[in-house]
Amino acid sequence: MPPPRASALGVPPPVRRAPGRPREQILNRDLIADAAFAQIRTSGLRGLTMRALARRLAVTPSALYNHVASRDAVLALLQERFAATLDTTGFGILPLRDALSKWAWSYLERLRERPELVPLIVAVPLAHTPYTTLMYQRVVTGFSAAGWPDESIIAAMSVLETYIFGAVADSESPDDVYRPKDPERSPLLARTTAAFAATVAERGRRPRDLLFEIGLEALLTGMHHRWGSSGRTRA
Amino acid sequence: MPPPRASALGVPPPVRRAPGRPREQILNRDLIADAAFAQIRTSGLRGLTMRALARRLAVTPSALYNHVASRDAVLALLQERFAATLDTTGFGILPLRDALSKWAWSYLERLRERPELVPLIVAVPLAHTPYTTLMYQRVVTGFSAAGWPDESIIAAMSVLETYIFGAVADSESPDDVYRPKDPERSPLLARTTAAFAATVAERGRRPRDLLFEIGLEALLTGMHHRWGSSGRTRA
DNA sequence: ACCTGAACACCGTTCAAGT
DNA sequence: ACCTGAACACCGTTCAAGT
Repeated sequence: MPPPRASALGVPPPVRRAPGRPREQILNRDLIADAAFAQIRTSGLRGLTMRALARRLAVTPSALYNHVASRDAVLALLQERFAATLDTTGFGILPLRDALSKWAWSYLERLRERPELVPLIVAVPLAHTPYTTLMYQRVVTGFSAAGWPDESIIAAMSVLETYIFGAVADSESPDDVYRPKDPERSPLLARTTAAFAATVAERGRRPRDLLFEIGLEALLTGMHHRWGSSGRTRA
Repeated sequence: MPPPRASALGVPPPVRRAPGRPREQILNRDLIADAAFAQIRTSGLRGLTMRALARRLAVTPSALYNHVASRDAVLALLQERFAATLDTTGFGILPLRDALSKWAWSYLERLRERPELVPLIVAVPLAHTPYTTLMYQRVVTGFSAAGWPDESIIAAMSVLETYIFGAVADSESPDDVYRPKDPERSPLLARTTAAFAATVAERGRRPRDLLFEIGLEALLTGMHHRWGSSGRTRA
């Protein structure tokens, strides 16, 4: 597959501009971040190239380097803005399990809107971005206030995050991946997929939402069982 | 970050060969697949370029196109070989929980070796590939023989798979993503990351392996709790 | 049929020149 | 200080030429 051709659709006509410092500044980090989100939305992480970003902003690629150090710095900028959209309002107010559920569902929903950010979130070291650190601090404080032992907390949070990443990956999957093409040759697979479909219909949920909930509750129950925290203590 | 420089380390010296059809055929799809696996192992998916692949095979890049249609076709070739490598030998022999653990660990390990296959595995309907249907049938039969109710089995298997996909995504993440850059400003985050690191050291495990085990056990415990299966019955 | 080598259209990043 | 434009070292893919 050849690389996608540059398309002028939706891109403003290139502004011919004389070299040298412009009278009014054209770029700033906010404009770059907005354009990067737009670019990643239409073309994916692979399509977020410095040249494409520059085209979208009607500047030359090298102009970007006056505001960001590298392409990786652009990715960090996006990650920072993503972390700020997660719902941590439950911690300190609701019981831990409810606060975690609120956080996890918002995390899933935000990532489902932008699944292309998963590789980004996973790849960029969070510790270097201030807002992201703050977000994790809130979650960890929630666990700690609910009485979970120190050595359990990072593991519990990390496992939840792992599960969320997997659920996002699954979001792009069709609903009936397991249904056999030939039911007669795989009767048990046919029967269990039908039974699950019946449960889904009965509850009136979207299959992947029901699955997410089942896994989330199983994880919280299982980890509570392991570490002996109540999971119902106020965070 | 500039792109990695081409390195001649481990690459055989280029064979000067006259143009035109060689007397003996040099390439075939098996050789290409083997070289692609080797390349991906040493340099990651990003490092699996057609040029690098060609260098490894001591041919020019364009020679590859006599045997594969595109770079994507190379990835599909790798995916074909994946399905047959998962360990389902525990089902019907070991207790369900052990059989599942064996399957899940092999799944994780195979995908960690080739994480670029995750999007393909998720997107491509499994029912169309012969090995994969057989593989899922074995897993489902294991649950059923252990007494799990029909409506629980697809959900349980799906949630496990979701968690595995997430764990694979995390495999590319650095180990210390949560450690704050400034411990004084995030004392609880500093304390809990240290406590987790201590647990890891004490058990002598790799951090992500310990995390995977914790989540896997939590999921199985939690789902067992929900559906009341023993999880210890022979599969 | 199956290889080489040149070519085309990309990519991230650097840097001198210009205002 | 902040832009342009040329340059460097990459990339996937195509295709005429050669045996």
